[in-house]
Amino acid sequence: MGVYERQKKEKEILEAAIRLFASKGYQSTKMDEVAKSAKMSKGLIYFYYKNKEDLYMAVTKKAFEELKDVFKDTQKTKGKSGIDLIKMLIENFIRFTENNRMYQEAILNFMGLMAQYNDAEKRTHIDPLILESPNFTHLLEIHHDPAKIGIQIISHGVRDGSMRPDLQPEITFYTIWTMMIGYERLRGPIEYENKEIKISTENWQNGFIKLINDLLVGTIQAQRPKAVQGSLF
Amino acid sequence: MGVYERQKKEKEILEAAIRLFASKGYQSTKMDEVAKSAKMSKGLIYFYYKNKEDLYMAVTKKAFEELKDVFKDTQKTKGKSGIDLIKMLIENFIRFTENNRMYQEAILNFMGLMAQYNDAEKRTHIDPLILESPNFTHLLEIHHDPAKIGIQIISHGVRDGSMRPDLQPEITFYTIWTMMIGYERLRGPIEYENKEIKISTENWQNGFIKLINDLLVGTIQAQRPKAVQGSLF
Amino acid sequence: MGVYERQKKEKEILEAAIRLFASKGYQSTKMDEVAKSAKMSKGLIYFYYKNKEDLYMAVTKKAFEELKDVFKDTQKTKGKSGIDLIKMLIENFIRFTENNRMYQEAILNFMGLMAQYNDAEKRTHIDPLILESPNFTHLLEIHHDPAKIGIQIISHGVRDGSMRPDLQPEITFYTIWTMMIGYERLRGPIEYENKEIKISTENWQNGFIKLINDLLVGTIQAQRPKAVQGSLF
Amino acid sequence: MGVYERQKKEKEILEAAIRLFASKGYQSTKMDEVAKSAKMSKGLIYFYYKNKEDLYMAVTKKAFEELKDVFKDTQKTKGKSGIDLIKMLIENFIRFTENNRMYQEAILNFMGLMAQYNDAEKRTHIDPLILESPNFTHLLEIHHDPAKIGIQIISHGVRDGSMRPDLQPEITFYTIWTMMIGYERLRGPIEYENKEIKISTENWQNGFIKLINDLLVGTIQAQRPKAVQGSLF
DNA sequence: AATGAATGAGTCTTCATTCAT
DNA sequence: TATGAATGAAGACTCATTCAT
Repeated sequence: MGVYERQKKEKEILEAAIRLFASKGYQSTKMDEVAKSAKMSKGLIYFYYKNKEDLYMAVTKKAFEELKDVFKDTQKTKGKSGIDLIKMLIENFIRFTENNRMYQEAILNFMGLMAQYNDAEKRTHIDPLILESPNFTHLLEIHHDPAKIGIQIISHGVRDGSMRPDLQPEITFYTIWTMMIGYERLRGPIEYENKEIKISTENWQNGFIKLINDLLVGTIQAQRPKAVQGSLF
Repeated sequence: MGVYERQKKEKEILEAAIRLFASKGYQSTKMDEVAKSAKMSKGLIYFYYKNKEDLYMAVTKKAFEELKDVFKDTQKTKGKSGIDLIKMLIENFIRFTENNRMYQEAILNFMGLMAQYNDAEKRTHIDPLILESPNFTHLLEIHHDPAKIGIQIISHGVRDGSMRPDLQPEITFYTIWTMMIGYERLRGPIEYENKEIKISTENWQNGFIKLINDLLVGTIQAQRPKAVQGSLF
Repeated sequence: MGVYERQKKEKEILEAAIRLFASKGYQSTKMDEVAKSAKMSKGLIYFYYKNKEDLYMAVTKKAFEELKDVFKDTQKTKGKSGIDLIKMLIENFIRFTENNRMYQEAILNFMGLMAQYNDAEKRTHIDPLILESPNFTHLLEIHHDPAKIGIQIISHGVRDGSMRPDLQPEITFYTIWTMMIGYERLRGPIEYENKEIKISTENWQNGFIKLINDLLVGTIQAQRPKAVQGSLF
Repeated sequence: MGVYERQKKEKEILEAAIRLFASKGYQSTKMDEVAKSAKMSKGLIYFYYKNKEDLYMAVTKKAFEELKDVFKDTQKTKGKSGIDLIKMLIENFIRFTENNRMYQEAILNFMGLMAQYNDAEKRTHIDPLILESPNFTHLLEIHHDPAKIGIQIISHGVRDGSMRPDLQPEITFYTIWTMMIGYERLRGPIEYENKEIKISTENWQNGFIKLINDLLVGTIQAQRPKAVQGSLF
């Protein structure tokens, strides 16, 4: 059996896993179901993936790879200023999370894992199956790739004059990244019917992007008492 | 047994649960351990909480209540402009998540749940134990309270002139909220050692708050070619 | 539930395990069967014993305890010389193994385990579940008890003049111990029908004990050429 | 493929199996590992051996064959009296078990199997794969060969006057055989550090052989009260 | 002859939950 | 109220064996 067929099988498993994790969550999907959904025997799943955690890490890796593609594709767009690229990026990212709600879940989970991983004491509480997962190890290497591209886009925006010249690319991008990450999680609360203040999804998205635009491009400063202005900085 | 004693017991269970969920996560903490840590029998835990999910929802409720306190306490601070209150809020929130990493986890989880809950089709995939949990029902009612206060603070800032007059309070606060939520998750990736670009935690936090300040207060607009400026809006 | 009831349950499980291990062997008996045979749920088995290995070690411990009783009871017999006690011991031991073929299996297995345990390099190949078993740890402490009594009996026999005065108790007992251990294993080959030389079980046992008697009491030395005699010692 | 190549392959598998069974035990070695260690595919293992049990029986057969060689080689030694041959045999056997701890394990296991096999009722509990194994069938035919030679050596010893004239060769050899078998198992307990009475391995082996010598050659009888002497025989 | 991907029955173990006391 | 022994369904994972190529 050639490498090609093997990769195809692996991909089929991965797709089945994503399908199930997306609709029922990690805990609720059983390896039996993954096998059935991938039209294979359970044993074969374990032939390609060490265990359930490893399979989840493979899914997470795919999430980061596709995320990187979103960043890369945006960056490669011709004839756009930096600010426009960032706005495109945000729109593409929102579409990405809408199409693959599961991916966002996996990405958030991995980031939480990273926080534990960085803390020597908490690292010991991480499931050993995760730490031993080859896919987790690989993730450690690549999880920063999207951010690297994001930082480049900001730099580009500063250089081409479409963004404020005083922006520090790293901190600025991470701030934007913060917003992108938080955006998906806010869908639930924002769409919830029984609350007093309602915003249409459309207004919310447009307003959100507008504010990012303001942040990066700059606005006319508010008129306010000198005493208060800039009190912290 | 009086109401007081009952509430005390309930609180002891809750605190034990928080302690354990914080250090090992929901899945890894066993009801046995909660009982042991709360110095009670397992049976008693089930007297006070319907089941494990209900206990988790109680923890989540506590998280939202304490979060609301953070918002409320900030709002009540005397003699501060709106912008300063928001900056205080962010600092207080960061401290809150640092002290109770578990709470942030619970909040994120609940928000994810809400997204499913709002989608009629996906709602059926939510564990029935959650839907039946009295604490979950209560959460639906109160989860919006912190945001309500946040929106008030922004309104206040616009009114007192410490923020740009053109800000829409709801959308603006949700955008800030987005950042606060994302901020905690980014700790992991930002603190990770083996990546190329490193930022000190301190610089990152200061830069982050500075940008929020810029966003809300406004800045001098960047000089850039008319053709590009505002191309999307 | 009192300590007494708990111990009774534990005993019931142990007895069921012995019954099954005896008739089908360790590998072939399933925890499900043990539970069924002990008329309990599977979970309860795991409440009393850490895992299957631990249960097996508990059985082994019981084997050594009962073995010690055999030694002790023999030793306590009144009005017997050392040589007669040893012969009684052997007969009692043979009866013991006949009644509990499983026990001999467990004892042999434990002795094999000990050999691995003493070799630092091989110890790593022992199943961790065994090393962590509380019953295994206890076994390490008690497995030598029967031998200690055996050595006392030999000493006694030398002192009372019923055995050769030049016997070293330790080495002599271990040699006898060697024979007792080997005796059970030889049943199979000796009883096998299709071999040329046949000995009746009775003759074999009597002859075996007679030789041990000769060894311990002494016999008239064989007449043989000086050159050969004692060539090695 | 010629017969020669076929036998070579078979031998390679056998050697790999012995290597692995020796270091990890039967249960813990996987057919996958055997294949890898023998540098063949798993399928080929099954071409040469019906199943794992059959492979183990093949190993056991080899153990008995090599054991027979030990007996045969000893017997063929020129210019030695019977007693010296037996002492040589024991030393050679000890060396044999030291070099191939696995063989002793296999031999003990087979003997246990024989005991079950001889008991019509217990025979049904033997794994059918064993009963169907061609190697097991062959073992039934040959397992007695070493004992046959042992008996001849004793007969020889009696005849040449180096052993007591009243020894019955069969029973005597089986008794010696009993000791040889038990000797290996006692290593573990004897080498165990934490027990009170310690014997050096060297003293133990020498003492052990000395006693066998005494048994076979005879010694001056112990002085003891007539009443007690020979009370059982 | 030879390969190694594929199978799936089989098992240990876990743990939320219950309930007799 | 309070206990903790008892339950048993559920699920991850293993691995001897097969068979298409």
